[in-house]
Amino acid sequence: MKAVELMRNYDPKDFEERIYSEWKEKGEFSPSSSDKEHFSVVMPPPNVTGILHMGHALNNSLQDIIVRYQRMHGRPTLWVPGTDHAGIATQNVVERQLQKEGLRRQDLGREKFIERTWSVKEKHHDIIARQLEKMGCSCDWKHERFTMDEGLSRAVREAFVTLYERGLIYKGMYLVNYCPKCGTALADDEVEYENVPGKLYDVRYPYADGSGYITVATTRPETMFGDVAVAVHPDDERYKSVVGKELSLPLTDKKIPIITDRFVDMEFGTGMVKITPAHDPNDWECGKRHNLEAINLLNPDGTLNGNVPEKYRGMKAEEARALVVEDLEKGGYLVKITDHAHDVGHCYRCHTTVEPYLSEQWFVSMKSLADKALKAWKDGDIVFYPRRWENTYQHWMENIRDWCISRQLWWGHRIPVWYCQDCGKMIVSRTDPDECPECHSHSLKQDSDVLDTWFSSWLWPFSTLGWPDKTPDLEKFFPTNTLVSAYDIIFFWISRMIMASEEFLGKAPFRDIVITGLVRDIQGRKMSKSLGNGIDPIEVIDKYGADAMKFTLCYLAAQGQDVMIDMDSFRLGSRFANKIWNAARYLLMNIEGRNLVEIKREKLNVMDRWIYSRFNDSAREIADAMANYRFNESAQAIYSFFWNDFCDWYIEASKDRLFHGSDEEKDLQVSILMDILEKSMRLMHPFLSFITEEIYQKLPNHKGDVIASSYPEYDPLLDDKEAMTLVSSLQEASRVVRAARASLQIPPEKKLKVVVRIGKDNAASSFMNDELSLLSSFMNASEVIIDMEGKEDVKGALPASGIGFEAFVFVREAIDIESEIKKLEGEIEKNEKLLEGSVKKLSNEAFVSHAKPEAVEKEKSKKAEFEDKIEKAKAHIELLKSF
RNA sequence: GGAGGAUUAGCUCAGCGGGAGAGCGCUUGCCUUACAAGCAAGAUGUCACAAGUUCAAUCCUUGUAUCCUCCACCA
Repeated sequence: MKAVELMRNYDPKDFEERIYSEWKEKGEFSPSSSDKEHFSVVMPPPNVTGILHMGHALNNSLQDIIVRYQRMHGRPTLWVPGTDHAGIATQNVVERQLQKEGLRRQDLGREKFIERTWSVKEKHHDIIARQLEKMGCSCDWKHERFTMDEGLSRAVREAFVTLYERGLIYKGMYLVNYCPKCGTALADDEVEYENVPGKLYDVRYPYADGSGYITVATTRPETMFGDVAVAVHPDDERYKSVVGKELSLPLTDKKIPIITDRFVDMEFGTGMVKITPAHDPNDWECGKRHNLEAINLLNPDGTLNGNVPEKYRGMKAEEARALVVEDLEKGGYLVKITDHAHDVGHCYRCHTTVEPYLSEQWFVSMKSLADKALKAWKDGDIVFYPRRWENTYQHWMENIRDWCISRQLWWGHRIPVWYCQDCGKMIVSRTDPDECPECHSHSLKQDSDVLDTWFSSWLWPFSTLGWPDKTPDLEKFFPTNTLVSAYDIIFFWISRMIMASEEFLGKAPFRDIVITGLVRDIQGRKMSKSLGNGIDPIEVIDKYGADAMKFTLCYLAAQGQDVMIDMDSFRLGSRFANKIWNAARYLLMNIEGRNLVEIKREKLNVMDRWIYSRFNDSAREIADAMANYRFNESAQAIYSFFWNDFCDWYIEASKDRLFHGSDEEKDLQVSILMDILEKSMRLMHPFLSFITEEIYQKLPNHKGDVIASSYPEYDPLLDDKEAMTLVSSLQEASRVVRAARASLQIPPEKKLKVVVRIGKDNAASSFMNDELSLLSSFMNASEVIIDMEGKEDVKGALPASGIGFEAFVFVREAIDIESEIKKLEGEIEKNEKLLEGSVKKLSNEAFVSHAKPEAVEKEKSKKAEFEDKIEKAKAHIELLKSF
């Protein structure tokens, strides 16, 4: 064989891009036609708003590892990539763009606006796809989907209409969370609560008959125009007598009653609550119980409407509040203002304060869906990794609330509902109707709202495979096997996918749900755009390579723990990749003129058997870890096998036979090295995909591409306990001698005689006796004697003991003990004098109190240094005297 | 108010009933026929605190403390 030119240094830029396109061209990412059991994963679709962040990198790295691992097990494997249209988020991006041009979306009109959004989508999509490719994701691009694709849009309509037909979708006036900035309703879980300092205003409401007043507490005095009652707790003795009396609402001439309701907390404030059904969820519920009117005070843009006195109309809530408070004070109604921190809802997209807003919206009735999803979990159809997330899942499912799915946006799936302009008939249809079934009018108008983004994402595991059609893909790859996602979208997405799958296909969409941690910065903060603390995966790849990134993330991704990283963290993976590169380079350099021979078990020596056994062990560890999605354990197994066992011990041990053996021995040695290297590339490929492919291609014994090769399986026949024990004894002996040398700082060029006293009954004794030259090189010894009879003269040698043996290192040859001791004594003397001076200085009050603090500190550290040197020298002398 | 997580070496974190570990950093010595992005040796810890279970506890139970996350509520 000829040596392989791999002389250049490790630089992922030399091959990562090239290899990716080769894989892609060869169709390696498409499922094979093997008749083994299918394996499929759907990629959580990134939003087309932005570029991928570190969280995506983590997610997709883990998916890639799983997918490559399964593919190498011969299963027809499909990983479906795609993107999400991300309604609000994307619309916001485009609106911000327009804003810069001084335009509003209304200036463009719906059609033009959507056109423009599509082009933004295209642009971001291309960036995202490019990023996934750079990461090395082995997803099947032929199966790529977008949530607003034609096919997926059809799935959305099918889902909507089906649910409607099953009576699970309804429309009505409800109090919903409303973002005035985005101009749309939000689902409950799209609201983020934040504790903010605010004020609590105590306001007097006089009795209508002028017989005095009561006091209510409120954080939002400006909503008082929507008050329809004041409530007290029915058991509240203080107010029993006033229940039923009428109050006169300040600043208006409105009369409202005092009622009782159990939701009132007697302890809070005065125990009296004003009821404003249109602007508070509790009041809304209370209002329904008492049949009270809900008076909406807001326009869709968040300003006050015609239901408030004229002077406040058109004002924003905050402005109006200030003015109302002022007016209340003037009228003598304001009792006091106290500081009051409370949680205020904000839009999860634009962070504007969310208003409870009375409006007509579409809802999905969730109870029956949740029951099925809960049953799927109880039946064991889905399993969370780690298990603890099942509590969260269960809790959410058991406390499910109806899902507001309409959004007053333009970007998204139009609600498939039409209204006849002539007879008012509502038409819910899978296809666009062109005439009213009732009056045959052609004047139909589609509902102007779009659906919540998650209404398309919750269909993702099957809509991407062709549903509602019964496609071969759906047949083969549904249900999918594993879903990898972060915990922050368990409610938004994971739970709903399970509900949709159960509802529409009667099956869970996947069995294993792998919940990853969140990627945080080194201070533990969530990476975010606004903090500017994010790390761009592409920068990481440019600096360290995709392999380094994937391996590092995998190594750090312990069972759902958050991962804290900075740019430097990726050096871990980078150094490992470099190590692999150099090991391969070295081995390939030394195959010149050698032949690959058959590796017969009986020809293997103990070291060979050991490395095979260790390799086998690692394969088992990885299989165990992967079966439980313990990625960090797999990564560690690989790391320690390749670096610590293969490089540090086996390759080093092989040098003797490789450089000094017979031709036959050399051929065997090279063959074994190539065999282990080839197996290692396969073992490591899911975790370090590019470098293993690059090296694999250059191996004399490779077959095809490593991506399409088979994964090394654990083979109990290769287990070799004997070799493991023997080699660990040899390693132990080597370490003991190395440590002894190091403690005396004997330079490497001084080679010393070593006697290893080890009983005949110890199994390692004859093995070591057979491997004298190996031991010599590990111990850097001139001569190694294995003393089984205990007869060797070890006088004057430095003893170093290990488990089951003693080693004696003849250091006399390397050092002159007498003069060494003298030298050390001289050093002690010198340092003692220095120490004395130092101590004197430091005990001098004047010095300590007057000298610069730095000088005192410096003196103190000098003193410590002298003491340390003396101590060390003394110990050194003791050591020398001891032999 | 409910649920969950964290607390182990200077830093970031694995581990989890019988040996306290990794990477980085640090100290010392080495350019030893791949790798200084390396090799070899080394130091560093009442495994948060307290009680209990056990022959045995970093690991199990209970409680305490500190930090974090999620859910619900807050007039």
